[in-house]
Amino acid sequence: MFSKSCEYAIKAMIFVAQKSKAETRVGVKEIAKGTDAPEHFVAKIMQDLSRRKLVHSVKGPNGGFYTDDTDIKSSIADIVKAIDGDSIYTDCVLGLKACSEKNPCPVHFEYKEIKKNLIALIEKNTLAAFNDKLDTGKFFLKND
Amino acid sequence: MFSKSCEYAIKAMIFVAQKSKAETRVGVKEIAKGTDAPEHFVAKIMQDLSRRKLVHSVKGPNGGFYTDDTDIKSSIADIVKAIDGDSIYTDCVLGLKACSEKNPCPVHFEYKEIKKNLIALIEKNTLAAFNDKLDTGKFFLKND
DNA sequence: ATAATAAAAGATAAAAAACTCTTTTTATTC
DNA sequence: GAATAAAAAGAGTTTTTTATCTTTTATTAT
Repeated sequence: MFSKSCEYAIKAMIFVAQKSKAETRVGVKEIAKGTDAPEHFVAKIMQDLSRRKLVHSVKGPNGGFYTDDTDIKSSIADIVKAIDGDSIYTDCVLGLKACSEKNPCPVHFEYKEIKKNLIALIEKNTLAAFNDKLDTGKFFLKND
Repeated sequence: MFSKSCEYAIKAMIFVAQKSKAETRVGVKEIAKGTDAPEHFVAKIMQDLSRRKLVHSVKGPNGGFYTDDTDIKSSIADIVKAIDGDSIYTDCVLGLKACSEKNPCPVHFEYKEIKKNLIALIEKNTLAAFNDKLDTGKFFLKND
């Protein structure tokens, strides 16, 4: 579904958003630990997300990543688009470049419905929404 | 969604099933052309599908691949499982190994519904079903 | 039998994705 | 303003996926 980088990105963003409620900045090391992801790899991904303005960062002592009020309005879809591009929106399940309404692959119309739901799911789930959700303590970001 | 190999496999199987209606055997070269896929790579994949008994093959002159009455009963799901394994059934969207009903990731329950539809889609679509569908001439397997 | 044909198998190569390590830059705090 | 901390940047490395090429084996037709 998503690339590994994208999975890490989503988890990292949720994690940072969660921590940012307390006005704290989160370092790469903490993000990596909190989301069970390889540290240096996550660092790269955070750089990317930062460059694309999905998250804020400050260097130096007490520095780290944080989300502001605008940042937490971004959805999983925004993160996915930033990391994996919009292939989830555009690509045919069978990988056919020419697949379209007029030139459909055999599963085109049936997959269309599923895709619609999938897109709805990633678009409606914002980081802000997750903050509320995670506060219940009923959801997890770690592997164990 | 699916690996490239799996996409090629699905297209190839549909293609072969289609040709097999006329009792003809299809060579790798023809499959590759008919599905816009790299010849030698498709050859490997067909070997795999053949070893896993999803398709029949005969060597030598007039040889090639074909599907019998049992073969065309297999669904996309069977092909996917043969090539990509059952990760589509088991994996968490965020890649969390421990994600489950009791230990859900933040999107677990919402994704569950989509996954259900996705699985239904690939399980109900058998090669036989595609044969009928493709006969209408309204669906395509090529890139152009 | 022999030649021809086509899949099976094996080995290699190229490209992409995932991951790691090192150096540089920037900000902070003392 | 020196020391320190942490992200940014750059340069690898490893692994996996995708793809190609060559040789072998099995089958058919002549």
